[in-house]
Amino acid sequence: MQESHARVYEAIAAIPRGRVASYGAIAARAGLPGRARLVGKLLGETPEGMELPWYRVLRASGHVALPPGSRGFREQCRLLRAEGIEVTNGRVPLSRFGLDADLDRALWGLPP
DNA sequence: CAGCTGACGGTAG
DNA sequence: CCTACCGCCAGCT
Repeated sequence: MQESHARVYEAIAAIPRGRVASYGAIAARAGLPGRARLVGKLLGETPEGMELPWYRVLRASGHVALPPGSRGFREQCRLLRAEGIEVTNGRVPLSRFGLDADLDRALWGLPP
């Protein structure tokens, strides 16, 4: 387990219930700007049982990243809806469920 | 050491 | 909305 990987997991674990964040935002929060792909890779290797809100991580567009129709895709939509997040056609309206600048700052102490 | 490979992101058409 | 490209770079082969 690499230090950078651990920070990615921490960033994901910090996403509040009922909200979502993009791969890029997680990477940035983990001190790895521009490494969104690394975040995706890690989640791909994440064991089923691991306690981590992996399903709260979406593409910057609000779309679920997994292949539409795949098992993981359906599971992610289910988990998101289970905590009140609206998912239509594999997409979540970030305008309402995404972490905005204010919440982002309050949660992670980022500069204004 | 030289490629390959992404649960990505942004732009252009 | 969709496809096509290109930039990205740690981690694997």
